[in-house]
Amino acid sequence: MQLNQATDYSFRVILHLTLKDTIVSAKELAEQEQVPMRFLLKILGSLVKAGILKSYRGQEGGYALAKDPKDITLLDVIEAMEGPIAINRCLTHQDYCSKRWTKVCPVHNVLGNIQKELVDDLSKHNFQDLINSYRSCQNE
Amino acid sequence: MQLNQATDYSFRVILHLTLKDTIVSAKELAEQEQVPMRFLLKILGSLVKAGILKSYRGQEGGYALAKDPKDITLLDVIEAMEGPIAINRCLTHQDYCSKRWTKVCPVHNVLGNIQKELVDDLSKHNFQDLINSYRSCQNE
DNA sequence: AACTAACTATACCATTTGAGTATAAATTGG
DNA sequence: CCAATTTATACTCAAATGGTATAGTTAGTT
Repeated sequence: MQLNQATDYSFRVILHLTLKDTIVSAKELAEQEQVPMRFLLKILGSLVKAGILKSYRGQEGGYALAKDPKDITLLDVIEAMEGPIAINRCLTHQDYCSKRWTKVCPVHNVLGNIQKELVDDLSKHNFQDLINSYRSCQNE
Repeated sequence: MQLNQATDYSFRVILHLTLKDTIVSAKELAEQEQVPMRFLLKILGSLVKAGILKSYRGQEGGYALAKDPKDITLLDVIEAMEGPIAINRCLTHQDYCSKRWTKVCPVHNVLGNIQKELVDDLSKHNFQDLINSYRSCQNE
């Protein structure tokens, strides 16, 4: 019931890129966000594949957001790093449901609703909003 | 971002005990809820230690709820099996927060709120309600 | 065209966690 | 005392997590 270390690192990276709003090298990201270089590269690869970041090769290359930060939600990042959210196996895999979805299971139903709310919450927050609240906080 | 198998088994066990409302042997629970016997015993031990179940030794022994099903919530069971919920490490362990909680981190704050809602949802559902909705469902 | 700073892909490894097993001991009712 | 049951501890095996290593490919600069 916990997000990966890699997912947490992803949050930091995307915040960093949102603030800078330019191409940033993996080296700078690794140093400033305190992520092991090699591990970071792997994470960046996943984010590129998911269409959240774009990579630029060669000298002066690096990474930048692939789209407007307003269109990147917490849910997007989590699913890019960990696949679809499923708070209980029974919600996605019949094999793990003792009732095989044949009879109504009260826990199954309630967990399904709770998960829906969680996913909803996560998709409501995009990185533009996060940065805005960050800035207004710093100005106080 | 997923509950343990053991937690899911716990749900089944508690539903079973709520429906029966008597002492039930580990053997019956294992067979009817399709949980490996030895593994079930370990789980039952945790639930007893957490004060959710009571155990009865000797012949005709077994397990029963330690309190009214109205006072057992989904959250209680999850925390008994997995410890306190923390959707991100940074929420509980400073070491995992790149900002060491010194500056305000926008992700930290939002995740904290989302977690609070999740915990709230989970604690709102108790097993009496679950059973009631189950029964009304079956009568249709 | 060569050089070099960057990204890319694949494979590898160590540690932790998850899921389940095994053994033996303690308890209770009859 | 016996048998059915719970309790405690320790073990095993596989998968996931977190991170490394190697060997490339790309593209701007000279």
